[in-house]
Amino acid sequence: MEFEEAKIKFINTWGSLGTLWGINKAMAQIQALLFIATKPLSTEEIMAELQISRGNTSMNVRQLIEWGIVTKELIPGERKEYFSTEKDVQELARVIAKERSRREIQPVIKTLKEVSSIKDDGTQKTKELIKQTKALHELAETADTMLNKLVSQNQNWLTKSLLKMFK
Amino acid sequence: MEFEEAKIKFINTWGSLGTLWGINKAMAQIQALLFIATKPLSTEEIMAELQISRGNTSMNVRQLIEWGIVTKELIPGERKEYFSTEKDVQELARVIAKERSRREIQPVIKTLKEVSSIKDDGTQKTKELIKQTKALHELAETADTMLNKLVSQNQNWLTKSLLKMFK
DNA sequence: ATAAACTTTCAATAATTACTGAAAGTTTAA
DNA sequence: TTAAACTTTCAGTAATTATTGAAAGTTTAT
Repeated sequence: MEFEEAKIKFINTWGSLGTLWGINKAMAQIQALLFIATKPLSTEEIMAELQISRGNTSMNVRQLIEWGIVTKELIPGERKEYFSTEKDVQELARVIAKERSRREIQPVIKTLKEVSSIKDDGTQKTKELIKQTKALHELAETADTMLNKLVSQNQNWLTKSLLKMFK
Repeated sequence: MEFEEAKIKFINTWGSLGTLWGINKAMAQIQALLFIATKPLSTEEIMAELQISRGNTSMNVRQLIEWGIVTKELIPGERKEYFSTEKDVQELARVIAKERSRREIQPVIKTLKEVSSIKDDGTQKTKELIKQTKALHELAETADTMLNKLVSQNQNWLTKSLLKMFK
């Protein structure tokens, strides 16, 4: 496998992975493209590389900027906007984990809390609903907290010592 | 909020959460329904509660069984099949994490490994591709290993002591 | 002020994914 | 062995989600 094939494979894999954690293919592919680019890319370049329309490119780049993983780069003397992505994987993981927690996990936790707090009317079915949603609520909170703490701790020693702990 | 409203809210929230981790709404809703049920449910009961067709119910229940989180319950004297889900959240989390790793994370890790192993032809762009995919590969492997180890350790003390550690 | 260079928006359309329902298949009881 | 009770399959259709492309909007240079 040489460069072009590897590049395409990487962009496609990353793209389809995107779909299953709730961001769309184009968005994930743009991020992948920028991630392996050696310099910031313009809208034109992104369009050409990924064979997607101007509108699609514009909307998805904007979303990536909202997520905080892509930034506009203003090149002196150039009219066009150029874009680049966070290149450090640890930082990337941190930002993604935080965004996903905020957008998806927190709302679910909120609902679980509400549902598990309904008045116990003494019936079997109400007891079960409360018990099970309470358990899920606790699990979700624990998982979310751990995920965030883990990725926040950028230090390599931590990851390594934890891994060792679990082996 | 009383029982019916809470129940509907829980099922819907769980259902829409499903979509964004790669299983469809009906599948997630069936699991949610079984999760708070006080007894195993038949296909008829699931259809009625969720207002979905027989075909849809059949296919999604089968998928849940494949995932290993729903089991057929044969009730003596009954012709119908009844279904119930894993009720322990820790065990549920363990099974889901394992399945997701197997279905989604492992294939990505494999691709990242392949891509990061291409021959270095000395060009800038090849060097960048190798460097970045290598970094992602390491991150993905670490994350996957940790996730699995974490959820495998069912013991509560571990979760608690880890949480304490990070606070 | 104008126009060229560029970006954003959004209605229309395409692509994907989920769902239905009826027919085919299977199991069980008599 | 038959038929009732039940489950599965899958072609057709519906619902959802992503993408296009052209018009509208914005910025900059002169």
